[in-house]
Amino acid sequence: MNELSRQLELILRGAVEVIQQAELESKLTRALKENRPLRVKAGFDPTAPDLHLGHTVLIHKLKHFQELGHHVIFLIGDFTGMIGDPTGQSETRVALSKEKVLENAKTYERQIFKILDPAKTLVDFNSRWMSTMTAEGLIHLSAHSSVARMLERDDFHKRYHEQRPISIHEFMYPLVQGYDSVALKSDVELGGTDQKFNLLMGRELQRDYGQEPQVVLTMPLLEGTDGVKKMSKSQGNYIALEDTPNDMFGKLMSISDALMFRYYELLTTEDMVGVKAAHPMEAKQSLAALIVARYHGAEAGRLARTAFQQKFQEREFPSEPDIRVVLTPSDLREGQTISLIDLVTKTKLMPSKSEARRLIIQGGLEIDDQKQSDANAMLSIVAGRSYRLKIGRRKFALVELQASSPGVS
RNA sequence: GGGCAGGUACCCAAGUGGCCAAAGGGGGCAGACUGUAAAUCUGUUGCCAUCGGCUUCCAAGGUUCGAAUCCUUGCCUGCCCA
Repeated sequence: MNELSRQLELILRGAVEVIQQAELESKLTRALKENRPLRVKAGFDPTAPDLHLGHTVLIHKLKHFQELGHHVIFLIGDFTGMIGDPTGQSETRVALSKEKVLENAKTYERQIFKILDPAKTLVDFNSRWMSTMTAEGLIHLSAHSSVARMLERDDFHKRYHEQRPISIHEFMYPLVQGYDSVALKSDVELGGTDQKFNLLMGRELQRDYGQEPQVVLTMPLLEGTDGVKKMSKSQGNYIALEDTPNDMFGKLMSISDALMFRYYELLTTEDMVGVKAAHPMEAKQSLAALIVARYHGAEAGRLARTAFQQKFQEREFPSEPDIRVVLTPSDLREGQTISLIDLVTKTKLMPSKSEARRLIIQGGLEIDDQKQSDANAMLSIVAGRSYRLKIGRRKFALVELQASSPGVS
């Protein structure tokens, strides 16, 4: 197998679509011949420095290019961030301060460099060229597209026909993203399948600005933990790279079996035949341990697995509860008792007293393995003893009374 | 600039003077079940509370014994006409 096909194979692994494959091949051929690496760009939003597993699909693809010796540009769309990607529901975003953007960039770096090689990654910002563009320049840029063309875009089309608002400035998003490709002279741009329109805009603009158009490579969108919608922070169905090992493990364990296979496919290089042959729960634990290990280290992966088994499989009290609460005598009525509702509320694991009450009535509270279902009950608290609260399915708290002697100890 | 239709709880959406803390669905939470789940079934889902009380239906005023519901003004959204 020659170098070209070796590169193609890795690049196309897992990809949904390449536009155009022939162009990719000729770009690669030329890159090899002239020893001039391709410039590969992927854009990210500056407002969400919490990368999650969904983003890693793309970052891993960048990694592939990097391994093949190409130049990887991690573009932070701090300028476009003011617009807010109109993909899906959107709100106009407030422009972030320069300091904030740089801070977010630092966070990005900390996260992506768990995958990418820092020495070979260029992190750039589109405000670098956009913030100096004049109004005239912007008008010129917008003249390169038309309203009809914009309305071809699926979500604009839908919003238009559903009589939902579309602001003019939202049209700038694809234009600016496309112009980024011009500014960066990019050879390839990666994006999720939902980015296709924006990615293609880059090709059109490059052509208009006299450049060879970039190749567009779309990657699948990773479904979130609900298994249906794409993983995103706003949907709350995400697993963040910086989730604690236990959270990460727990979230991975709560996905459906079908989704587990999907994650294996897109997030690991495990052999799928072996995965399918394994016991589903074992396979799921292995997946969770694998991913936790990747972002937190091997040791953390093992510990998270043990903690999970303790907490859920054996339904034991975990070695480290979600929260420890120290009560003071003033929390207690007559210095000795506290209502169950107040006790649960003290842990802050329930948002309101009403919810705490409901939980207790529904049998969701255990204290020291004893189910407590009387919402009005009082509990006598003895100093020097700790109480283990199991609140709902998966929350644990350890409560004790503050040692009363202020003098000693 | 003119005309019309809308803005209800986390989301969608019913309600058009008292029986409305507000139907229904989604989502969430809890229980049962299980291989952790998912699916399913059951319950629950403004806040505080023992009865009961308190604050909600874009915002501000007004009418009324009483308003999510009627009126006025404003703000926001969509459509049509200019």
